[in-house]
Amino acid sequence: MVRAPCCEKMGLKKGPWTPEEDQILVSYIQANGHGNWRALPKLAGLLRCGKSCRLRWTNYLRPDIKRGNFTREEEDSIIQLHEMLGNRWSAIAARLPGRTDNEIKNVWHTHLKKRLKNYQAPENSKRHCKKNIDSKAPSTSQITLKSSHNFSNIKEGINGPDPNSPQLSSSEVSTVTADSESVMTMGVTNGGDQMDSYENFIPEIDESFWTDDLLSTADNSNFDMAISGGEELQGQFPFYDMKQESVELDVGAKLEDDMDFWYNVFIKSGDLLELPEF
DNA sequence: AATGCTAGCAACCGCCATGCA
DNA sequence: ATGCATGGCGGTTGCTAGCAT
Repeated sequence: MVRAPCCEKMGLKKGPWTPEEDQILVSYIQANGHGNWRALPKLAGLLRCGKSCRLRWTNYLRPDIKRGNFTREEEDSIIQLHEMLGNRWSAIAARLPGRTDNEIKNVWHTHLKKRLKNYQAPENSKRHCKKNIDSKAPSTSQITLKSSHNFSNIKEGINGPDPNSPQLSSSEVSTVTADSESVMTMGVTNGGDQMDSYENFIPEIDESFWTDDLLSTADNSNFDMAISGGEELQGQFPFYDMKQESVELDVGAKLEDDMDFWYNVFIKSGDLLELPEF
């Protein structure tokens, strides 16, 4: 197919729209509808290509567009929708009335991506995170950590119920460490507690945590929790639904026999929940 | 005050899907 | 079935304002 000449070669204008051009476009569409975009600029008396007119209208001049900063709720929705839909900006925009795909895309690239990347566990949690640099992990063929509401379940998930497990109070921190260097931390609330805001919940993950081995052996369905740390993982792991009221963690990784992988669980109070070797 | 840097955003580009003749 | 026109989408670019030095 022969590509139509670009606007410039046709002697058409490019670049920012002037208020006068906006006015002409709005007036024309209000009076006649947009119909055929390609024919529109000529009919309206604009020295623009149809594509440029369509973009200007859909992204800026449409009367139903909501201008102004995104609210926190909108940003949260974008994050969640992006986890569900990936970079399908138009699909995300369809779920956010008054917002355009272009706008959402811009917000994602300029604010939200950065925000996710920079999230850290709350200070009171981080205080109790440790790197167990000197420990040496036992080799194992599989580790599966499961928790529902309560980190004591993590221990139970591996070793069965432990009557000596401390009762967890308001929130806990888990640390998963690979290769003795990288660390992932996460804050959780007890079951049923609503998050104040999800800054308190986004895991902090060192980039080095995501070793190639770990990534290549992680079972997608078992890694719901591990997701939001690295933007490079977007789409590869589902984003944890941090807004759901009932916090249910599902953290796990299937590991090769020769992988060196170990973990500890720390409780907010500072007590170390010792996990026996396995 | 001048310069450089950066973030934010509007607009463009190129590709793809769809509908129609 | 094919070719073409058009619309739509996502990635990218480049301008501008604001801030730092």
